[in-house]
Amino acid sequence: MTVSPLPLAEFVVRVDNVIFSVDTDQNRLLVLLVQRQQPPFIGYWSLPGTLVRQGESLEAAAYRTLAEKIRVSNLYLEQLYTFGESDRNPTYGKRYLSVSYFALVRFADAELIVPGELPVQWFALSACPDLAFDHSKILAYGHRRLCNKLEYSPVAFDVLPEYFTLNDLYQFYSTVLGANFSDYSNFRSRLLKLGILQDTHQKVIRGAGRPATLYRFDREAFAALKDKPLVFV
Amino acid sequence: MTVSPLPLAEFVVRVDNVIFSVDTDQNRLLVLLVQRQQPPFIGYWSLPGTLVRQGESLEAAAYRTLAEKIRVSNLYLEQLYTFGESDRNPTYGKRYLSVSYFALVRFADAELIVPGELPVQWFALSACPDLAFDHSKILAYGHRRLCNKLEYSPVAFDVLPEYFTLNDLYQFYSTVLGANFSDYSNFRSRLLKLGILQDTHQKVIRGAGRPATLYRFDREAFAALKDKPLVFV
DNA sequence: ACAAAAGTGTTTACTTTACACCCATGA
DNA sequence: TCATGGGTGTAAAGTAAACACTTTTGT
Repeated sequence: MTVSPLPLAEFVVRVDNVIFSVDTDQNRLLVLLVQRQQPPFIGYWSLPGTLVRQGESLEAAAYRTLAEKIRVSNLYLEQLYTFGESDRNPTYGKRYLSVSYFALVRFADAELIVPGELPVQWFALSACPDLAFDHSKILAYGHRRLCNKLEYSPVAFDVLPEYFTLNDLYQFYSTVLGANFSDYSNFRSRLLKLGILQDTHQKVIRGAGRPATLYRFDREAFAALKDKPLVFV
Repeated sequence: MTVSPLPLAEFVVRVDNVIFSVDTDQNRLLVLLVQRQQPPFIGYWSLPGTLVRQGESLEAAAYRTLAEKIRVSNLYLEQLYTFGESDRNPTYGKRYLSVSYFALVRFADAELIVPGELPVQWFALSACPDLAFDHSKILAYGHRRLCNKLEYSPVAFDVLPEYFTLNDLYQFYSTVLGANFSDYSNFRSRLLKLGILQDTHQKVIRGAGRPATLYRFDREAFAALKDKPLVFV
């Protein structure tokens, strides 16, 4: 850690969250956006973000931003990427660094906190406007990560209800990855063969048709397979 | 970007590089370390890093650190992860944020710049000491990334000479992933079937044995397959 | 002629894909 | 009894792993 002879940059660090959710009823992948009330980019939609406070870890700042916008019981959160602009911000006279986080929340119990002044809203990813700053780039990056994660990691179970049918799981995957990502019956057999789903022997009836079996994610069985690469798609 | 009522943290941002190289002659995966001359952790080895200067992008800082330690003609560089301590550093009175970068350089032409005071050295990953700060954690993270990258992305070609034999490529993979990562003949057929290697029809003789064909990476052919997932192992 | 390294081919087991078909329920 | 969604099975194609074998060079 040599002391540099040239002046160091002083930074204010932002955390910006790409918060996804899946509305399986309407088959839509959603992203949470807030509308800016101040310049620059006034009126534009942007990712929910915040400035990191004294004594606050990056992850804590990410959780705080999330908690300011929605109440959720279950979620998956991980760091995405750090974007650094090289020129100083005129307002603060300092440089901004944006550490982005990627979150996936359960739609059914994601209750939006809509304060008077700051519009917060789910957007279908397919109908998403141009965002402020470089947030469209961050969003695209987050979407790629989400698709990849689904293939080899059990994030879906962090966000599905505790008990779910194989069709619920399939709908979830279809909505994120697009239809034709896989044949339903092959998806079934693949997932069941992994041995990470517990059959509860309970059935659920939803309208017409044969009752579906309820499964739950078996965390112990999954932990035992931690080193083996899993393929969900 | 709401102005927060609570005091914001002021940051000094470091860039720390996990710089890997592969010595295919000795079958060793190497990482570049520097020995600390100041407290804390005086005498400990650490990842080469630097503080980000005014007007300097994160990536530029990563390249600068690299260029201060080694001269290379070819390399692969990407951002790894951002580690943020939540408590302020006593020396600077500010918080540190460490944005880590992951680099892979060609060993043959990585010429170490050894200044008088600051020892810089390649370490075999298998014989790597405990590092200063949380750098062992960062290194482990970088190693995992390297192994994953090799499986689905053509980083090896950024770091192999322009013309190489299939055995060179195999040695490279073996050294990083460990022997028994794959049978040589199966590796050959898999790589050739991808269609991203150009046969130059030139042969090279290295000691005894049948001359080997020289190949080169076919960037156009690879670009055409960009959307299809490739498997190198 | 033999060792060494490059390169080819083959056998076997497994996965993936596409699709046909049966099952259990409500209307 | 038929529509609807749940669930099983299977044939064909493709991939992976192990390994035997051939080819071309230096010594």
